[in-house]
Amino acid sequence: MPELPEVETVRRALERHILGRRITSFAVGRPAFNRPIPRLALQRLKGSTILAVKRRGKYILLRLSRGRVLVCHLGMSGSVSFGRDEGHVRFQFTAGDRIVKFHDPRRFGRIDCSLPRLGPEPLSPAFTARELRRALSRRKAPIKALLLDQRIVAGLGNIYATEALFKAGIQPQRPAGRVSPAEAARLCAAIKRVLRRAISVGGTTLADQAFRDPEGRPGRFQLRTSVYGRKRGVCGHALKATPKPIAGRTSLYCPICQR
DNA sequence: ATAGGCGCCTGTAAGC
DNA sequence: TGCTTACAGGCGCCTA
Repeated sequence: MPELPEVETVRRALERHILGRRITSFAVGRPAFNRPIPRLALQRLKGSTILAVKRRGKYILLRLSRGRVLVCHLGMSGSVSFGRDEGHVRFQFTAGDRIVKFHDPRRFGRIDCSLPRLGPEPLSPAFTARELRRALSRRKAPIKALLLDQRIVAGLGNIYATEALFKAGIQPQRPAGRVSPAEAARLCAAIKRVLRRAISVGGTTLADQAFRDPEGRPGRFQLRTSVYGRKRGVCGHALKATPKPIAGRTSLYCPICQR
């Protein structure tokens, strides 16, 4: 499930390899399960030059010449490769001597020309403890549900929300409105720290999703999680799962370190 | 406005 | 060993 660090890893590789190149061909593969392929819009990208490779939350944005934009979400299982064959191809294009393939085996990915409404970028200065606290105030949903809500903060999924809550010492099921200002400050800092560390090691590659960067390398953050994917936390305590999943996700936490 | 639940997919792993 | 079943989750949509 590519989350912000994995998407950022992909973005950086794309930036290194295709920035400034011209898209000379564009081909569409299998469709998403629930929406038609915007064939015409995609065909119009042909001939455009890639002016910038950006990221917003879990979305990759290609800014192209002639005012065109390509927005792409990797979904649960999407990946990008430079011409390697990795099964189902959603679309591919040629940029200079690079063939860029967007793989999407489970078809949860999205291709579009615009972004949905998203909360602040967690690594930007705009994402502060104060802002976070404001977004959580008076909300009754579990804190983790709000961290997973892309309108509150953009880019967290189950792995990094779980990790950040552990670092901040907050139980995932705590009603968001009952997070104190001090805790919000810890949480904000923990989110930034966890994301930066994960980016620095190329994201997380789990057995069942096999995330690879466009050059085929796995991430290494799975070796450094405190909670996610473990039976015992780094703290040494046995981890517990919340009785009910939160926002549809299994939620592990340390009952001793998180309150 | 908010919160919770469901469905969409399919690769992997656990279970019989 | 080979089959079946459960599970994983991001997001959009639905309902109360």
